[in-house]
Amino acid sequence: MDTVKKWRSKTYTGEGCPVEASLELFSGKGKGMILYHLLEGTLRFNELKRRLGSVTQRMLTKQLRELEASGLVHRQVYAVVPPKVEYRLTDTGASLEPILLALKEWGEEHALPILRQQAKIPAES
Amino acid sequence: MDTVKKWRSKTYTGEGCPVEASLELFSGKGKGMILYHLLEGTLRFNELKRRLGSVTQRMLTKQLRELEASGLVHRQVYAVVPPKVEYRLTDTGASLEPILLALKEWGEEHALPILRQQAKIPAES
DNA sequence: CTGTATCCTGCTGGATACTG
DNA sequence: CAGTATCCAGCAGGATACAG
Repeated sequence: MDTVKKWRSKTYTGEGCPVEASLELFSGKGKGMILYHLLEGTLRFNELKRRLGSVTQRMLTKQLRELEASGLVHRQVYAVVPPKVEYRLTDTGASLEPILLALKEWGEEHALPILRQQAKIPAES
Repeated sequence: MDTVKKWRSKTYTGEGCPVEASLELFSGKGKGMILYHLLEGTLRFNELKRRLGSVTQRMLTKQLRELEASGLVHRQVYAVVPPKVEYRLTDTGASLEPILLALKEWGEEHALPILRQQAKIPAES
């Protein structure tokens, strides 16, 4: 693959667009953050919840279920009391690492300043 | 790869998360595709519309305005008849190239197959 | 600890018609 | 050609309460 100077003119219009397809899989409140934090390794439900902070329980469950259905995250349930459930990236999920790291760096350098300028997020606590 | 084994424990929770911030800027119907197609160079409104195909005029205008407000896209208006408006990436927008290309490749390899399996998109036109 | 079940609201985005 | 203006439906996602 030589840098994709000329991508296949295979008409990436509409629903078949791979860029949109990728974005669709991360779209949903907190999915990006979830995947990013799971890069660190296996995490239990509440560990994840604590790291995300602002996400509600309902949403976290929902996003995790979607990520599981997409095959990006694996859910491991232990039959113990109190309940213990661990989440980790699948191989497919782990293949997102370079993208997630790139998004983080670009976010720090560009996205956060832009959003702050647009007053969409507080000026940093 | 020791890149980010331990990221700054600077609590990327909630709204200050750079990954989420980046994703927020692309979220919105077709934004990913728009940016991707503009990598090719300057495009007029209708050229862009033709490439995207499935996006309505209203949405395209809306997304372009948002991208412009974020400083990722530049809008050049020519005072002629019939009207002529060109769109191109700003430097900040162009800095997304590696991410967009990565999203495209990951999308072809993983996202599209996943979405097809979930029957969210037709089995290829 | 790890979830479901409801209820409810706002925003996203589609369809359509009109304009400089 | 390149928009703007309306109207409207659907669903994402918050708040809250309950459960194994």
